[in-house]
Amino acid sequence: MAYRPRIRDVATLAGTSVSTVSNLLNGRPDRMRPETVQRIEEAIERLGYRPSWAARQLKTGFAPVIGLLVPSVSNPFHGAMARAVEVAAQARGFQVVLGNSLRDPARERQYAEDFFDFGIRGVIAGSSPFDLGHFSELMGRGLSMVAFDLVTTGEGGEPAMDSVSMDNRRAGYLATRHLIDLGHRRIGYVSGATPTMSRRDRLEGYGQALAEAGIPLEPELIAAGDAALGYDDTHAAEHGRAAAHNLLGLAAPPTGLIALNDMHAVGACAAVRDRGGAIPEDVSVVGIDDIPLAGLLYPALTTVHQPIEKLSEAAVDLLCKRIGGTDSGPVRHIVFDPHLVVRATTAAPEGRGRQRSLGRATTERSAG
Amino acid sequence: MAYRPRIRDVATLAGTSVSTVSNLLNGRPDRMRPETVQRIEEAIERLGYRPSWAARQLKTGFAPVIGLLVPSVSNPFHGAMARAVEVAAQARGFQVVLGNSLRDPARERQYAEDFFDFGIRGVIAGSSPFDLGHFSELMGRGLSMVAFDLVTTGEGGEPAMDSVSMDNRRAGYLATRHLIDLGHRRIGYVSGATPTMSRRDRLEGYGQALAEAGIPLEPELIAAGDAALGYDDTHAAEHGRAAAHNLLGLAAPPTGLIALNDMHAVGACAAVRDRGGAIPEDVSVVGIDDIPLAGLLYPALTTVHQPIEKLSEAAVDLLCKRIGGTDSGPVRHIVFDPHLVVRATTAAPEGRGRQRSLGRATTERSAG
DNA sequence: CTGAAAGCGCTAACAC
DNA sequence: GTGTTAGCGCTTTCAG
Repeated sequence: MAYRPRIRDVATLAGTSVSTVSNLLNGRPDRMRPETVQRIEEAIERLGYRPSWAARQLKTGFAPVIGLLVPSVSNPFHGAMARAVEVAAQARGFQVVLGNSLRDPARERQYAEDFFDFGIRGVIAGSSPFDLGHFSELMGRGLSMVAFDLVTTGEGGEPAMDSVSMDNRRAGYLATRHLIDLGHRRIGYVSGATPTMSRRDRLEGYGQALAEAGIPLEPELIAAGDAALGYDDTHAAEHGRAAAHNLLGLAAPPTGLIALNDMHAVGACAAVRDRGGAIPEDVSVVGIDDIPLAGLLYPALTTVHQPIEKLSEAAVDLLCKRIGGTDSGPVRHIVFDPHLVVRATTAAPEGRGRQRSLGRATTERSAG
Repeated sequence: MAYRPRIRDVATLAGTSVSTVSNLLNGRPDRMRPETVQRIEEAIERLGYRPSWAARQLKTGFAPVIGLLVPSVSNPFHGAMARAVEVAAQARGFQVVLGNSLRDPARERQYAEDFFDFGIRGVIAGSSPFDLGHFSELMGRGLSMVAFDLVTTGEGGEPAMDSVSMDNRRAGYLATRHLIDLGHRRIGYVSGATPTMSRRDRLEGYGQALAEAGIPLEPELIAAGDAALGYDDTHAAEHGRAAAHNLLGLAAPPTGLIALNDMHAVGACAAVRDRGGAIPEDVSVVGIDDIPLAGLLYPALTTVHQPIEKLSEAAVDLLCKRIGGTDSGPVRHIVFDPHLVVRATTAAPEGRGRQRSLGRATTERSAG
């Protein structure tokens, strides 16, 4: 039982040789008579023959597969990304295999190596930590990579890597600007603890919008999550919740919150409610990413849209060209424009009195 | 460039033969002198040698990889499941490769075949459509499978397959019972259009709870989503929203809604709000699954907890034993018990007057 | 147009 | 203890 027909069986049944079958399999039907093609196809059909990927790969040294590294598919944003990458890859005849890096460089490297051993020659690194040095060796050995959400500087031994990202600085700017336009002056930044470049850039955009409006940047309004939760994105919302609590517990709490991403925003909203506040009446919240769920939440989340399908498509396209050798030019950085999607979590701030009551509630709680 | 050292290079550098290196690689260091081990390890280290997976696989016919088929990782529940399966698999030395089936039997089959060609001998089919006949052939060829969320009957040519699932009937029962205990009498069922067994079972549990309470089952209170949206789970929440709208638009709308799963519940909640209703004041909603997000939503979702880590662990365990030949016994069906998690989307129903106003709003809208 | 044959890198007998 | 060797299933020159 469990007998797999091999190419030889097909050849025998079709009354021809292995190489002829192989030629047909590899898109060279012109090298044989139509009737031979016919016979071979029948034999394949009858036997239910399927070529062994391993054998083919061993021979050609190539697997039509790309690897995708994300922090964790359990984060809806990366789930959506994984799906988008799959669509783009399959359109080009590639499969995708996925690894959850948990933002751990050691895990990322391990995955990349496993992928490489598997015959995979291209991987997309999604939301990696800042430094990409752990990929240098593999890239030197012929692995093509494109970074998602991270523009490499090529400094300090870091490999220069193609990249595809949204303009994160602008995303942070748009989110913050929206709140400023609404009349907010005390705007908190709910940041994860993740050491990623997109985080830094989004934060910069926040700073820029503030500066433009003449609002001084107050470090106490920028809150990281609890590093003890880890950076693995399984707890993105928890991070957001913890960070928002820090902000909301301030003597002079912010009236508006920018979250590093939508999952953090979900957590931030939870924090506001933990303290008995209402959104957007007491506190406005804006996310970044526009995950599929954003519009279904209550209140529907105002956020900055990241064009995930376009980004994925571009990343896969770039990678396939590198793998195929079609593109051996200099490092490319593709940047997409984000846009704001106003929904229901933002509104003009209320009077200070209302705000203070929120801050007080906290005090009472910790005193009780 | 891009030169990969092979086992022969290691042997040469270590001044030994390939087979000795291979023996070490395959956990047989006892067959050689300690100093030989030492030299080989140094050589491997110096060369940065890593064995080719393809070659090994070709030789042994086996890949330490399991395949996982889910409708779509962009659904948070399946994202969480994918991660849980990965954890369980890696603990046993297996990698996992993932396929988004979109609940399409043709895609499922295609993936399973690709996996098989890849040397994968075990796959977990998550939330597959009802009939598993499309896997029969592959199973006949030696592919081990375990179904997640589906208990095979083995009838009508369907392959008898191991399975791991939550007691879905009980889940539906618990959800419904909760609403009944709260005083609800008109309870709608927000069902997807997905032709899965878990859907059928959950619905049965709903019917059972109703029957027990002496509440007649009214078919008009069971709403499927819009089949045009497809069953691919990318739109689970949209399905829920559409189905809930149908229910809420009834002349005598339900006061409580059971949703097929949490994503449907999210959509159902959105539908209630679309109509100006409040949760749980106007309508109570209970989900099933308890996705990580459930507790973070507003209001926090009352739902039935599905022990996803335990289920994944059990599925992987079963599969690995089958692959390893450790277990060749009869088909096994492992069933876990669900439990209700009461959060904030459920409450006692209000008077009929309040209810009717919701129904009326609809009428006004369609008239306007 | 078709076939024979040489490996791809590795494992596991089986000899020494 | 260690080395030799025959393939795993396929692709691809290179002869016929």
